[in-house]
Amino acid sequence: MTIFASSYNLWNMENLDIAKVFYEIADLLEIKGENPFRIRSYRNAGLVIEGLPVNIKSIVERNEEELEEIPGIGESLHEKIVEILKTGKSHFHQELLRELSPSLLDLLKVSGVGPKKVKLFYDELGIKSIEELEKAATAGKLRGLPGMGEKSEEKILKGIKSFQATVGRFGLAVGLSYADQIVEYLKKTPGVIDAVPAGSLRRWKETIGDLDILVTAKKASTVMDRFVSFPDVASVVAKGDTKTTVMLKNGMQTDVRVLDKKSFGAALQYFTGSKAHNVALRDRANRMGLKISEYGVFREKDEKWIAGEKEEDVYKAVGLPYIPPELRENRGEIGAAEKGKLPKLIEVDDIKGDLHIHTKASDGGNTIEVLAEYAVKKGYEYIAITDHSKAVGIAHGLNEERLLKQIEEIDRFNKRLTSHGSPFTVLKGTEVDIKGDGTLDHSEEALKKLDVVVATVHSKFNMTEEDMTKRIINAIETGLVHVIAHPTGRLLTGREPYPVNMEKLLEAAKKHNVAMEVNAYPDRLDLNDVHCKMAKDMGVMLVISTDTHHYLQMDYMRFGVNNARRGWVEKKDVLNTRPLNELLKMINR
DNA sequence: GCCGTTTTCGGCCCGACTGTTTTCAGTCG
Repeated sequence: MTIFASSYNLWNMENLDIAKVFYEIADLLEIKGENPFRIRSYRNAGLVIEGLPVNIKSIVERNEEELEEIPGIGESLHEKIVEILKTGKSHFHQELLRELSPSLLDLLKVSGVGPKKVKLFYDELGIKSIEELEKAATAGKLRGLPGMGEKSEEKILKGIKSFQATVGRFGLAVGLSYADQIVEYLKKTPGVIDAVPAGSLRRWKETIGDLDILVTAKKASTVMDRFVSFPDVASVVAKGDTKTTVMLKNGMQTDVRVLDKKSFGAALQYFTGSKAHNVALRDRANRMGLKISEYGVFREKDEKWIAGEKEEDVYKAVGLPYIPPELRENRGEIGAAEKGKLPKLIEVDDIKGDLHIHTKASDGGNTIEVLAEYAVKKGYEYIAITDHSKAVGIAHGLNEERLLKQIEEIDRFNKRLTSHGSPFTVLKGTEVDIKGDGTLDHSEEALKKLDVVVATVHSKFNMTEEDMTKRIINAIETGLVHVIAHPTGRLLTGREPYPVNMEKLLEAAKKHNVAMEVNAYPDRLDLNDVHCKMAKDMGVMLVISTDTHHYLQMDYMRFGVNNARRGWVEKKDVLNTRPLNELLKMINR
């Protein structure tokens, strides 16, 4: 899970730091084979603290006894929280790390490797790191161990490969969090005129490699001096007056560049990228007798500076309208701009409601009332309650009896809203599980009582592409489904998407008037940008939903919207930009 | 380690899948 600051400030660093320590304690205890319930307590406390809508530090400052009013926090965790806030670390955590090894925690990130295997490999072969594990697996040394065979070895090697593919890049939400904090921090430096993040972050790419922050200021050295003393800086890689590079404590490289006001737009354009987009743009400039650099647009024959103060000016100089950062991937945006055919991209404010929300009834954290209240505050007209169905046991999915009860509860709630003169509506829905054969986990009778049926795959991820495609199309063809949620099942921090033929899926969706979800959860962003464009081009309607499990996660909407923007999506392509009446008309075929 | 009482200990959501076994342990949601 993830983070950010200022306007995206759902979490705050103290809560996250503490949650991380508790998660690591849980992992380490698990490797040691401790009492599973004790382990669960730590993990649960981590989740609770991470999702806490208030800064835990402010609770402690007010009255630390209040900590034990938080569900899942008792005497022992109370003390550990206070200790971490006071000293920055937990003694118990440090002890465990000394006893085992911090790098053992990395091993758990390899898919197919859990605490028992970590312990086995450590005890039997002394394996402490992913590199050592890879070596041993390649050399065939794992297969002799109890419970391990050739296939397990292959699986682990595959897991290592996919782990390595994600290493070195960070989730967008983590990047945003740091970027926002650093920007706020730099803006407080005397003489700073402006500070903005550029790079893949500004393009809302789903993962980012490093942070680029551009600053205009009266005096560069003051900015750089302050930057290197940012609390999260681990080491300074290079420090000069125009560019300074540091490594943050979490391993994220961050560059700050100080620029003249005159070239700020050109620099912003240059450092926002993508590289492919910039190459195409400069090529175009060349053909017009111009040259674009981070310092501006110049006439080739006499090197005369003609533009660069604003980003718009750079595009204008090469005869183009402004191209939004999300489109700058050289996927046809320059051609479209030239023809005046750039899409009018969807905005966060276009969203009228959220169609994928969990309550306490399954694995969410809040009641319908709390969720509705927050949705009203966000200016929404409606939300759909979509708890899991019974097949998803771990999430305490609803059987039909409980679903019918929830339907009644929502009816009563809506009546109350109406009697208070509220125009807001809670829609009755479900996130019904698509079983292995493509049948749905609720009966037709029950599903027909609902306003919105969202259907999802949660199990058997390793089917062949053909079977998985057929499975989901079967669900679509029931005629009972309105939305397919997170259609590829990927998790950006670790799970590959399951194989599915997206084109066939979209064809079926189009044929049966089923919408595809753009899941806004920063770890999912599923459909991804390319699939969004595919859906749009094929005339398949989209829904942008947050998959909220805690009411504040409704603010994830901006991640979903920006991800869709990367797929050229416009307001008209998205169902939940419609007012309620229109929405219901469109899905009740 | 937390929680809730039927107050100070016993219970704490579990089912599917995989690869290894030959009846099950480990992993994953």
